[in-house]
Amino acid sequence: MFSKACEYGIRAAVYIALQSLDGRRVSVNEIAEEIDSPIAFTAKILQQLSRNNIIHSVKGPTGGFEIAREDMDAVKLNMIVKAIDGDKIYVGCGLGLKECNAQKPCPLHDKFVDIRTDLSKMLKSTSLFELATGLEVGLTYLKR
Amino acid sequence: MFSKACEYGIRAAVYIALQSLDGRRVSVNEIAEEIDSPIAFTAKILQQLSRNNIIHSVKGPTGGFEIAREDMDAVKLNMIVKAIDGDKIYVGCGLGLKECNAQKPCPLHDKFVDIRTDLSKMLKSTSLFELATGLEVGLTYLKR
DNA sequence: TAAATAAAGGACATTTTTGTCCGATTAATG
DNA sequence: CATTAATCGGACAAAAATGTCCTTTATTTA
Ligand code: FES
Ligand code: FES
Repeated sequence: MFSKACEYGIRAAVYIALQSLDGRRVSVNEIAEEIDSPIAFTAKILQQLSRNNIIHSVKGPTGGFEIAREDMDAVKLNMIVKAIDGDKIYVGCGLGLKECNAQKPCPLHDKFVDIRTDLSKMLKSTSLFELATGLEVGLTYLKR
Repeated sequence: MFSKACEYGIRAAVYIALQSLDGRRVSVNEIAEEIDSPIAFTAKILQQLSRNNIIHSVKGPTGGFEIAREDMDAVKLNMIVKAIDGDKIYVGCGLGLKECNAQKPCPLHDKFVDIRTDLSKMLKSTSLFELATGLEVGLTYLKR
């Protein structure tokens, strides 16, 4: 569904949001540890998110990553997915034709579009804050 | 969503079904031409489908691939997807945890499972025959 | 101002996916 | 029985995704 990079990106963003709720800035090392991801690869992904203004980074001692409280509401999953995986899951054809096109649809088009629309709506309506709170209460997990 | 191999596999299977409705057996070369896919790679995928009894192959002159009329109804997309991509789309966690587990769910679990269930239902209920008929009538396309 | 800390970024390495090539096998036909 | 047409199967090649390492840059603090 999502690339590994995107999965790490979402997990990382949720963890940063959770810690930012406590006013804590976190380092790549801590993030990678807490979401069980490869450190250097995770660093690359965080750079992408930072460049896309999804998370905020601070260099130097006491630096790290954080997300402002308002941004946790404003940042929806679709923004993270788009920043990392691009829009292929939104415009791609389920059977691999150049692009999805209702004028010349593939045999699976109608059924595929239904699913994709649901997915898209879900991603557009799910905020980082929402995901972080489940974690905070101990209902959900970022690693096992 | 699906791998390239799986996309080619579905397109190929639908094309074979369409031609089998006319009693025509088709070669790898014809299939690759008609679905716009790499020939040798497509051959590999057809072997997989053949080994999984999803399509039938005949060697030698006048040979090729075909699907019996009854099988077009019996073969659902989920069988093709499972034969090529395995069951990762059915049991995988949306955020990349080892496996999806409602006991220790990731933050996206509930919402992800909804989508995945819809996708799974759709694949389980869509037959090759159904997809081939849309093509036959000229409503849908396997290449552009 | 020097040392230490943390992200940024580029080059490189590994693994997986996608794709190619070619000889072996099977079967139809003259 | 020889030829030919087709899939089968293994080895290989290329490309993309994933992952690592190391140097540079910015910033804090002693
Ligand atoms: S054309 Fe294939 S999904 Fe729309
Ligand atoms: S645990 Fe992540 S989707 Fe179920």
